[in-house]
Amino acid sequence: MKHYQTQAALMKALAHPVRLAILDVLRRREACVCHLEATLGQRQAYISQQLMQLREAGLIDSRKDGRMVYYWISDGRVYGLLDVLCGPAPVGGSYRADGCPCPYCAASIDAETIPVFSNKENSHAQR
Amino acid sequence: MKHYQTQAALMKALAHPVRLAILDVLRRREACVCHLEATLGQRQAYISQQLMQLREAGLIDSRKDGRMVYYWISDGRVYGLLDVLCGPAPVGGSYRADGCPCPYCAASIDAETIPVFSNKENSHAQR
DNA sequence: TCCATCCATTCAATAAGCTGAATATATTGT
DNA sequence: ACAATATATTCAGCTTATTGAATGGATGGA
Repeated sequence: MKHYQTQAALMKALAHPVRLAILDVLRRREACVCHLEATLGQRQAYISQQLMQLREAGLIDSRKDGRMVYYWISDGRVYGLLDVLCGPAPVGGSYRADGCPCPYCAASIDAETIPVFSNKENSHAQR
Repeated sequence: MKHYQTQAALMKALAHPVRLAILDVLRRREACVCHLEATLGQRQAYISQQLMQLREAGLIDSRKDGRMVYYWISDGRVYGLLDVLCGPAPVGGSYRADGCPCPYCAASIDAETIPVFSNKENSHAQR
């Protein structure tokens, strides 16, 4: 019999509405905590708690830029799973969040045309 | 903000190694409890407990035939999720289990060439 | 340096999930 | 009717997850 332990751990990390909501945001582009806070309407500490769990599960990674910390999906399986769960991710659009001070939202930058901030390969080609 | 409650419930049902193992068996064809018991090497009562949870989550359905109860996957999303989690399901093969008294295993019937027992549409086209 | 902002961490109370054990139900054959 | 077989259910003890609250740490601007 195979091991389903690792797969179950992946499912467990996704088995939470707020964590799913976070990943559904992150599959469009990387985002800072304040952006998730504004988008999801949840307290900052709570968002951070869920981000920690996602990080411990190896689903996301982060980088620090000034005061902001940007998170993105680092496990390619998440994209496929979200496609089944939520349908395909919308492409394009401004994707702004009111009250979020991050450069993405301040400039209302389109998700596709970002030369400065897009440095991680989000091309769904990871494993 | 969308509801991720139903999707999270689906993930929660999958967030268990034995339940994943059960579904990985069922995605090949329907199976009785004794077949799962023999295949997974788990106690019967334990298998039944997990089957109950999968049924309550709406992922599987069952039919009774004599003393046996056959289970199959009734939520089409499960196939897509298992494809991402475990890779594509193997096709063909005898798929017998030692010690299982069900007709499938007694006759060592191939998963594809079953005229008598295959009555449910397992064509992944639901939902 | 001081303050405001953005994020992370710890703690505690409650809720939920896990699983072994025991037992119940239903069906078939003798 | 009785026994054997296949499956379902309930219960209890234990572990784990959830979430609000409070607080800590780091960064940048004045």
